[in-house]
Amino acid sequence: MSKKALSPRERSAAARARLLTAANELFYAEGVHSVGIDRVIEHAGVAKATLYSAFGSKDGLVRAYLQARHTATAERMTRELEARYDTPKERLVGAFEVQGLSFTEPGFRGCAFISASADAPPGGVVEQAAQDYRTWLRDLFFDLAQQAGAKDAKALAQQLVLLYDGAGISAWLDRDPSAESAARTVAAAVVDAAIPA
Amino acid sequence: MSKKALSPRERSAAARARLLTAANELFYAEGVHSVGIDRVIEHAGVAKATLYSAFGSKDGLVRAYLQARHTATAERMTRELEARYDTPKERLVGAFEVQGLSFTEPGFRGCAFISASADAPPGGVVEQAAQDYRTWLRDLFFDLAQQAGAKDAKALAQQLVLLYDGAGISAWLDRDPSAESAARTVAAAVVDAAIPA
DNA sequence: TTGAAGACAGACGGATCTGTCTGCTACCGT
DNA sequence: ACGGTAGCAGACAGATCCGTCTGTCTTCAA
Repeated sequence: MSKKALSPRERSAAARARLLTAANELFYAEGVHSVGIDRVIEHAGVAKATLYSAFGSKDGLVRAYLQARHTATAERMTRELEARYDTPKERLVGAFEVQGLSFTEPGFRGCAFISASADAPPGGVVEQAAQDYRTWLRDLFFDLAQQAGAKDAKALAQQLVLLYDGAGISAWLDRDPSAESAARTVAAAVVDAAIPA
Repeated sequence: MSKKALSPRERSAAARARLLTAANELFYAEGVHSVGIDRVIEHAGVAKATLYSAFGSKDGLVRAYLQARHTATAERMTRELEARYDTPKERLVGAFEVQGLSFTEPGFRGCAFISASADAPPGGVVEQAAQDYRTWLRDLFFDLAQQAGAKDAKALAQQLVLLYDGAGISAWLDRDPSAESAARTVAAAVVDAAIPA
C-alpha cells in the first residue's frame, strides 16, 4: 500500500491538494466571496492552521484556485485542439467546440474569472489572475490566427474572443448550451472571411 | 422654493430616491456583495430605519437597484435606437453603437447583471432580476430581427446576443472600448447574411 | 393646538468571517 | 528510543454585517 508510507512532505502536499480541490468546488459553485474559510477546511477535512501555513491567507488560496483553473483550462484546450484538429484554421473554430464541452458538464457555472472579477477590488489578486487569463485567451486566438495566415490576426482574434466570451455568458446565464454551436457558426464565417483560402 | 414644502409622502419618496441612487453607485462600483448596508445609508444620508421601511431588507434594495438599472438600460436603448436609426435592420447593428456609449463613461464596470449573478445564490432575487433582463435583451434582438424580415429570427437574435455580451465583457475586463466596433463589424456581417436584401 | 407620521441618529444583539493560538497526536530521521 | 515536525481539532479575538429598536425632531392634518 502506498498509502502507508507518507513523509511529512507528502502529507503536506496531500493536504494542499485537498484544499485546492475543495476550494475549486466551493469557490466555483458559490462564488469566491460567498464561501468562507470554515466551509473550505471542513470540505477538505483539514485544519485551519494547515490552510494558513500552506496559503498564508484567503487571498492566497483564491489566487491558487484561479491559477489552478487557468492552467487546467489552458492545458485542456491545448490538448483537445491538438488531438482533434490538424490545421490552425480548424483550431480557430474548434476552440469553440472545446469550450462547449464544459457547457453540459454538471455544475457548469460560467467562466470562473468573470465571476470572480465581479466583486473584486481593483489591484487585488483576482484582478491580476483575471488579467493573466485574459492575456492567455487573447494570445491563444492571436497565435492561431497568425499561423493560419490571417490578414489582420489581431482583429480576427478580437472578434473570436468576443464570441468566446459571449458563448460562455449565454450558456451560463441563459442555461443554453446551444450557444456553443451558435458561436461556432459565426466563428466559422468570420474565420473564412479573414483567411484567404 | 419648492424645497420648503415637503409633505411626508414627498419626504419619503425623496429618501427612497436617494437610497436608490446611492445603491446604484455603490453596488455597481464595488459589487452587491461587497457593499454593506451601513455604507449605503451613509452615502445616501438616510437613517437605517428608513431603508428598512422602504425596501424591507437588503435583498429588497438589491432587487430595486437591479430593476431600476433594467428599466434605465431598456429605456436608453429604445430611445437611442429610435432617434438614431430608421429601419429594424439598421437598429440591429445600431444596438451595439448604443451599447458602446457606456463603455467610455467614467466608472464603467461591465454589465451589472452579470456581475451581480456571480455570487448569487440560486433562486434569489438577483437570479430573478437577471432572468428578466436576459429576456428583455433576447426579445430586443428577436423583435428587431423579425421586423427586419430575417429568415431565422431566433438564430439571428441568439448570435447578436452573443456578440453583445462578448463586447461588454471585453470592454470591462480588458478595458478595451474598441470591442464595440469589433462587435458591430461582425454584427453587420451576420445581419447582412441573415436578411435578404 | 395637539396628535399622528415619518425621517434621523445611533445603540444593540446575534451571526459570520478572517486570522491566530493552544493542545494533541502521529510519523520520520538520527 | 526520542525529539522534531506537521497536521488535526477547536477556542479565541477583532472586525463586519444585517436587522431591530429606542428616542428625538420636524411637518402636516384635525
